[in-house]
Amino acid sequence: MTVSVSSPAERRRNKIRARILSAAERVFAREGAEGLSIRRLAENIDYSPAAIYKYFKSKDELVDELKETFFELILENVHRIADTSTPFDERARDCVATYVRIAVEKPYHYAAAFAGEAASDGPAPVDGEPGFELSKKGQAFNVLRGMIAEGVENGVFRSDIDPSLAAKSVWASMHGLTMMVVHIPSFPALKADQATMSREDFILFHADQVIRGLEAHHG
Amino acid sequence: MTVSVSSPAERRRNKIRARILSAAERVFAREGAEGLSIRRLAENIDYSPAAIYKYFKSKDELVDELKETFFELILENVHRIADTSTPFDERARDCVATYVRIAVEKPYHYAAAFAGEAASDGPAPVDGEPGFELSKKGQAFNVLRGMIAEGVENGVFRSDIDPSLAAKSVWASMHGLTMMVVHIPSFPALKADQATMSREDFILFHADQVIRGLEAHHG
DNA sequence: AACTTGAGTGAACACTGTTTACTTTCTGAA
DNA sequence: TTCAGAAAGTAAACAGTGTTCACTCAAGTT
Repeated sequence: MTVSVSSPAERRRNKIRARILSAAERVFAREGAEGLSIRRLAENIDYSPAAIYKYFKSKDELVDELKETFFELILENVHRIADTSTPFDERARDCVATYVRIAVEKPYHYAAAFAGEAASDGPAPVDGEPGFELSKKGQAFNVLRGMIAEGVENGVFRSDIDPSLAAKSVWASMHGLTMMVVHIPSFPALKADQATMSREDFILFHADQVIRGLEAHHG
Repeated sequence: MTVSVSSPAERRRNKIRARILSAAERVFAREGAEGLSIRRLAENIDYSPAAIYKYFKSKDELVDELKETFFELILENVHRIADTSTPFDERARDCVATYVRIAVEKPYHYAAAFAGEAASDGPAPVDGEPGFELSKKGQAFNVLRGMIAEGVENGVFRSDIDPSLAAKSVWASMHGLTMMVVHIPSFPALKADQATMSREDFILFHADQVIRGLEAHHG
């Protein structure tokens, strides 16, 4: 009876799997899902196209793993900031900015992570459905909801706000900003007769705007 | 000398073009760009695949026309509401709801209209660049900016708001909501232990939230 | 030593968008 | 009315795509 939890064969297999994913990652980051072809990928790692299918059921499954890993990256970063002890406002804005910044660095990953949803995964797990809490996206959502709940408790946000509902609204706003920044290259260029606003400044303006919508009062 | 601005040949040509577009529209609405293949399309209208290329330079160009037509539809509807004399708040919320509702009815159109951007059109025209004012998307944006400017003048919105900047932020928020509603089928399902919120109600909540961010004060 | 399992492959299947060379059909002018 | 030229339409091919099948060969197990 073999006691080792991972046999040499298994370890070898995982290594090759990782090599495939890593090669796929490089291509995907530069050219997206369309640019990533099984044949090109196979050539890159000196395998036959059919060999890929010994490690992944389909191209979609392969790409899904890239997306998952990407959302892990976002989650790690956002979580780290959310757990900071800096002032609430600062933390909130930092989370938004980080979320968007990482997405901008890997536009194809971000777009694919949302676009492929309905097609590949079937109905995506949403808050309240089983599986959502555990998915990376679900965890990111929970961080967001937690922060909003904190704001409500602190009296910074309106007391009639349902954190779960508000989190969805805020996420939608963040998602929209991200998508625009991600695939409108010159976004947010302003009229020529006005001062040009940097992307970072625009993100902060947007974040401010979103948070303002939650606030109990301001002046 | 032929005076008719459109010769019989021309009219015939336009008719066939329209027939192609109409057949493409049907398929695209149900299955999106991936599901729409030149070969299937050609078969539908009893032509050879190559014939399509006598009417459209490429599949991308064909799809671009579907997207343009779609945005015309949105623009018409939003414009009609924006020009109403109903109270400002009501109008604003109606515009948002209409925008999202139409997008939800044609999810593939909406997603493609934004996703294909960077790839097909080159850098998309954004506010301030030549060509933007005239594009359907540009016109929709102008309607939005106009409404915000009106709100600022009326004192409903903060006076330090730049309508052009705010319009981008608001559009991003709307876009995000739309994208989520469009391709997360069960969005915005809530936790099982809470009352389920209808899509329409969520859209209104989100619109409220966005507009609240612009308001001078509230209580 | 025999048997099973898994890795890896070449060739094929069923598609895709697009182009080329070719025929047919229509049209506008001499 | 004839006739050149343009436009409409096509079959076949090119260069891709994801995926599967039948097969070989080596490693591990009994």
